[in-house]
Amino acid sequence: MRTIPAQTTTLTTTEAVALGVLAEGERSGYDLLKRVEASVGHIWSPAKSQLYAILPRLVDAGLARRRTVRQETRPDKQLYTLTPAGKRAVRSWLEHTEPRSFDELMLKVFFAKLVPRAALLAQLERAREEQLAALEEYRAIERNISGKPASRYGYLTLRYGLELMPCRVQWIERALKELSR
Amino acid sequence: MRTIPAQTTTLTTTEAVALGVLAEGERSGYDLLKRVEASVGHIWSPAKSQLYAILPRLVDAGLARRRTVRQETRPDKQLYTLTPAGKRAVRSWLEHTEPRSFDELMLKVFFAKLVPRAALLAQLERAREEQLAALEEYRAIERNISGKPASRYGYLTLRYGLELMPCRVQWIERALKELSR
DNA sequence: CCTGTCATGTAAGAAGTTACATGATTCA
DNA sequence: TGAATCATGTAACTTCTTACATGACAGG
Repeated sequence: MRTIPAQTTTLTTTEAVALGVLAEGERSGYDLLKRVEASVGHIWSPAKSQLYAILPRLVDAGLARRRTVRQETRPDKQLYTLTPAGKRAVRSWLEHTEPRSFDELMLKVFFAKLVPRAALLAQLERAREEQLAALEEYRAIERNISGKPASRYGYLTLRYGLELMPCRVQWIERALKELSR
Repeated sequence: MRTIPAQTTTLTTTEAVALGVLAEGERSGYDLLKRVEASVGHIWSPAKSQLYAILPRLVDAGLARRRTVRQETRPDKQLYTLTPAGKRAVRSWLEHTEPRSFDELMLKVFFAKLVPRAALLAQLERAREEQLAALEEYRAIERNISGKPASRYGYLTLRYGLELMPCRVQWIERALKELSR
């Protein structure tokens, strides 16, 4: 069983998302999941059982507080709120960990109102560089195989990369422009 | 420890990729990993330890055969080849399991030479429908929030979806056209 | 009457990551 | 002298998925 370190605050993506949603206000595990599915669900959606496993852990780590609401016809509700330490932890995740995928960057954008705008801009700029670097890499591969009787299917997947990277860069640049205003 | 069922053949993505690469010819775990990283590495790359864990499992399931090559200055080489059952297993994965993400679809494209072209076309067409459905969903969300003082950052992530889906659809349609010729 | 919503979780196991361990050879 | 390549793996741990378990109430 994982114990979240109190000071070091290395959050997993799922923990960060849970805290990010809790930053909006008090929620039960049930509501939290609904909310996640309706917002960042296409990017990140943990299994129900995992959310229920994570929430008590957040409490143990001092990142969230729990309050029980008695109910008669249903199981008691466990309502969770963010503590100041919890807020610091999400912020630190948003600002200081580099996203491991583009989807994770999207999560950071989604929860960006929790951090100074400059922090988001920095994340976006770094991501932009990464996409451009990948594009360069793909172009180098393309140059390498052009002429040779390369695999047709391999080329198709490569082409997706060659189209996806500019699409991402464009999106990032527009976001940067709008956010800088 | 997982045991791969012999007949049911439910492969994980990592197993499928390993078998897909082995279909190109005999390889050691070491070479396999290099090959994966140099080809589908941006889409899928298992940890070294995981590959080494999977390979004996494939042998146990009768999907691969192992041959040991003695070496003096280095650890002995374990060379793996695909068995007919292994080939059937990858094919079945390519044809009959629905991809859980777009990246997984890309893997199926990459290894598509192992199956009849019609199988790939079917996968691509299904994926096209899915991207269009997601696009419709995103547009509905957009209509819903337009006018309202929605979250700025939420809108940014939504917009990425609104741009990504057409990019994917375009790629799919071009691939379909080229492969139908 | 049956499906869906509300509301919580447990149990079992698979899948995956990170770090550790070894050790010769080659090339800059 | 130090890093990279070749070549295998184990150990410890975390994460995640799937299935199970319960049970009232509302709406078509």
